[in-house]
Amino acid sequence: MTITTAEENYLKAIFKIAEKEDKAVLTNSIAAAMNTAAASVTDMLKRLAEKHLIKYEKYRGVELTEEGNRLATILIRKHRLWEVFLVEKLGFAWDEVHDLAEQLEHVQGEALIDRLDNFLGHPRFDPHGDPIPDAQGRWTFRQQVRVSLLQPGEKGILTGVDDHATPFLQYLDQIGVALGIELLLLHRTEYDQSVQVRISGKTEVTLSEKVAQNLFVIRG
Amino acid sequence: MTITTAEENYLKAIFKIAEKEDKAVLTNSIAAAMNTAAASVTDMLKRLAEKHLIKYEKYRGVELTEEGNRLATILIRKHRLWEVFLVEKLGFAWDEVHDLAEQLEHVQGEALIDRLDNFLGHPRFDPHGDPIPDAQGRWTFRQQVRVSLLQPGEKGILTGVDDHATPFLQYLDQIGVALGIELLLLHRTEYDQSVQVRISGKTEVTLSEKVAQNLFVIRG
DNA sequence: TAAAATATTTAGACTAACCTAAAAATAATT
DNA sequence: AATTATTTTTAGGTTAGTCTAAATATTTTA
Ligand SMILES: [Mn+2]
Ligand SMILES: [Mn+2]
Ligand SMILES: [Mn+2]
Ligand SMILES: [Mn+2]
Repeated sequence: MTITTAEENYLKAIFKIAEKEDKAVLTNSIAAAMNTAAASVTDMLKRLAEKHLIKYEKYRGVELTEEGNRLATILIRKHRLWEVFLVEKLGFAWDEVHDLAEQLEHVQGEALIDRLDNFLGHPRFDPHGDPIPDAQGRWTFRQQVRVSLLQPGEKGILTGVDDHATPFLQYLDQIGVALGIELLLLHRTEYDQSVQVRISGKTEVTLSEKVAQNLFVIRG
Repeated sequence: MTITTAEENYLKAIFKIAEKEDKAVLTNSIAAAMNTAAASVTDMLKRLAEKHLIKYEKYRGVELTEEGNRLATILIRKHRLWEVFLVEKLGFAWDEVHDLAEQLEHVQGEALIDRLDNFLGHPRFDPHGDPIPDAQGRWTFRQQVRVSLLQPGEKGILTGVDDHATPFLQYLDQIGVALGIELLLLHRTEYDQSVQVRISGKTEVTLSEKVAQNLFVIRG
């Protein structure tokens, strides 16, 4: 029972949607995430159910089975490990690696990913701060919070970004915001919920509410 | 004008067949190399001709165009660079890397392969001794000869293998034959053309004619 | 709770990449 | 040169993965 690239991508999409909202995953959410027609999704859901990778009830949405979950987790592990490789070893910027990792994640070979993991020193987070499940599929959790929820006077270390799109990441580069920096929230403007922050005790910048909502920090 | 994985594989097969025999490449040779029905090859040849990647004359065989040659060369470059990565960085054995490289060679992204090349230090040969074309598609040639052609008393440095199959490579490992070793031809048995060789001034082994034909050395 | 709006599935079609069997072209042999 | 053998192409079919348009089911709203 071999699994195709398209099937893998659907499993990953379902996993990620289920991660956010905890109801059953609906056809249209998948279609939106995959940029395909809803009819194509229905087709694929039938195939995945056939292979026992999802539990599918017509009109009611889907859920990953144990095996579907396992495969999706492996795929995410591969994607994120390749992203680490591209940034740490090949010197790509964090906004350049996603599309390459989308391809690399589908390369088959168990030994490959474990050796890569070893070569990289078993990283637990990818270049965007997302956790990398280990070889047994176990996740590392962190208690992070959006910058938009910090109170004036509170500090945090930047540990992740919610939006992975190139323009956002390049904007962050431009204003000196990168993973690992310390953010001190100086002031919030009531009118538009924008915030003034100090970066690593040095420069000060103003972040719109939208930006602040897309940055994760660990408090303190 | 996008190119598919299947198309890339056909271009590479055509390139490699043309490399050996210098007549036009015939449908059946491609079918044999690709393990497909001749009818499937004909289908693909039409598509490749449509895209101006080959010159195709019905019943007469095919030839790569300038562009087809360029793409095949890039594909071989990618395959061999990935093989170097797998062996040098991830610690795979030389008999384990081909199938992985078959997948990795199809990952799209110009920057990727040039960065990988740089990361690896611009290697000119892959783990099997095959030349890696540079970013401009230029090849490094070496004056190598099969061990089966050495005269008794002649020495050579092992620079390549003609057969890349796992059992052959593992056999070489077992008898202590690896790229870079010095081979001194001690004696040839007329009856079966097998040869007695000394490896790097130390051990002596007997190689069958078949094995000797699959080993390339640079004389001296 | 019936009508309207929305979400989902079905029906029917398309393309790439394969296949087998039959037809046609080319090459080899008498 | 005619027959036979081999090679190649054509004809017709399959599967995965996509699409649009139409039908149907579910949810929302009046
Ligand atoms: Mn990514
Ligand atoms: Mn990432
Ligand atoms: Mn290879
Ligand atoms: Mn090789």
